[in-house]
Amino acid sequence: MNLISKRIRGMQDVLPNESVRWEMVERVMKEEASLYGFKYIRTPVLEQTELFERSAGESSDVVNKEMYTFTDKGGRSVTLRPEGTAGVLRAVLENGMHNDALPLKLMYVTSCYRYEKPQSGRLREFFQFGLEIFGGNSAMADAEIISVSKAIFERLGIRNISLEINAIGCPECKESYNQAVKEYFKERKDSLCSTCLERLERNPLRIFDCKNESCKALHKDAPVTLQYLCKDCAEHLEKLKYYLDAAEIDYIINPRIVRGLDYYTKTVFEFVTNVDGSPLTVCGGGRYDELSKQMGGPKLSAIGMGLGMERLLMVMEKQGIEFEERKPCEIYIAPMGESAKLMAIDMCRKLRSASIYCELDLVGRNIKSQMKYADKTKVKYCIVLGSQEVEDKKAKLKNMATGEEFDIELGENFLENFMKQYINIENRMNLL
RNA sequence: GUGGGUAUAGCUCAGUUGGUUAGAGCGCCAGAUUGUGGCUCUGGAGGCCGUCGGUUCGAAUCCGAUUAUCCACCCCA
Repeated sequence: MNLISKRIRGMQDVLPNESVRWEMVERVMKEEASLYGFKYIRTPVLEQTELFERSAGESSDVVNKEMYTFTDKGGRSVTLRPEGTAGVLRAVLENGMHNDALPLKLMYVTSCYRYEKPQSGRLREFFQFGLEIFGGNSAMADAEIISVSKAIFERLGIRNISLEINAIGCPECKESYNQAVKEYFKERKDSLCSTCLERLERNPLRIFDCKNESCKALHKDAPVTLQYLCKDCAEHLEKLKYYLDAAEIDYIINPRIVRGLDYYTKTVFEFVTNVDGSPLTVCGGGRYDELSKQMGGPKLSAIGMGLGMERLLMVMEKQGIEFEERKPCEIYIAPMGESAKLMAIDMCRKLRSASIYCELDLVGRNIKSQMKYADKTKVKYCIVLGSQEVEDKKAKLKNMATGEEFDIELGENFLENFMKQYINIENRMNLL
């Protein structure tokens, strides 16, 4: 087909076949987070560009080259959100929610946009699920965020997932650590690859992500954040470990976790699984106690997590996790002739008022084709309505799986009679 | 941003050293029983062979460019 317009690069259609999975995963996430008191928040896709420049950090790749930024008709620079946190925090501050009862627990599922070259598990429009706790500066909040995340993965049936945590310190210890790392690699810069040489100036911590052998060899003896933590930050980490133990959550300390966004402080964590033999981060998060002030707000401690829905669904699929099928149509009514159509409309209306999922023929096909359609769409029961049925006010309810037929009344009390009968029939079918 | 693969029907793919009207299976619509699905048989719809240009008497096929897509790197979710 030569359509005048096609899907935009990096954008994806989620078709009904697959949307069942999305609905299921989102439902589980929202239900589970609700058990911890998280409330759903929605914020706009578009924000002023400054919001992300300030929050994500000007050195980050996200801000540097991946943002969908353009000038609107009023001449303002606006950006499609590249991640969820900044907009949520902006909304919290702008609406004065930090003056409500704290801690404030929020959740969201939103589309995010990054102008990158698409590949497997990475699109230009992707959906992020996120949780944030504002106004909880104790490590209890860190432990809680990690607990919900873990509970969600468990409920979704994801296997082989491990928690890695690290502490990157407050701005002071972060800075001294950064210096130490820079020094360390500077002394050994002959062994660094070209990309790492660039990182050395821009963001030395990123060198730890390099997979180049000669760079990797240097990682082992490099300074570790934990040695540079101030008393407060070190204590925070100890507390977190202590609370995680209480929550019976296993973890490993991975001093090499560096998250992509600049705003993190103290705790950072990732949930890592395995796909086709290589590790894959499905969820990441951390504390960002300074971000509120950076954005011109009050001091407001915060911790959050975020995960990419597409990536999560991909992992679930690779792990062979089974999803429930979409609920089938309970009853399909196949009318023949004008009076039968009128009756079918009325019957469907009544059944739906009783929350029964039913459909009727909309294209005027003959009975045979209608039955074919019912079969293909996996309908549970069929009712054929012809002039005889309309006249007698009686019809047959046919079970499509077994072929068994049941007499039903169509008169004045159709719905009441039907409901009673239907429950019996369904019970009988379930016993088979 | 760098490197590699691919592009033919809704889907999965054939298509010979360039040769006339473009193929299969599945799917879709319909008929074979004028009131009953699954099986079978028959028919039909559906293609500017990704796009533009070049070579040639002639291009789905060869060459170039471009776009899209997939994969890896970078980065990240």
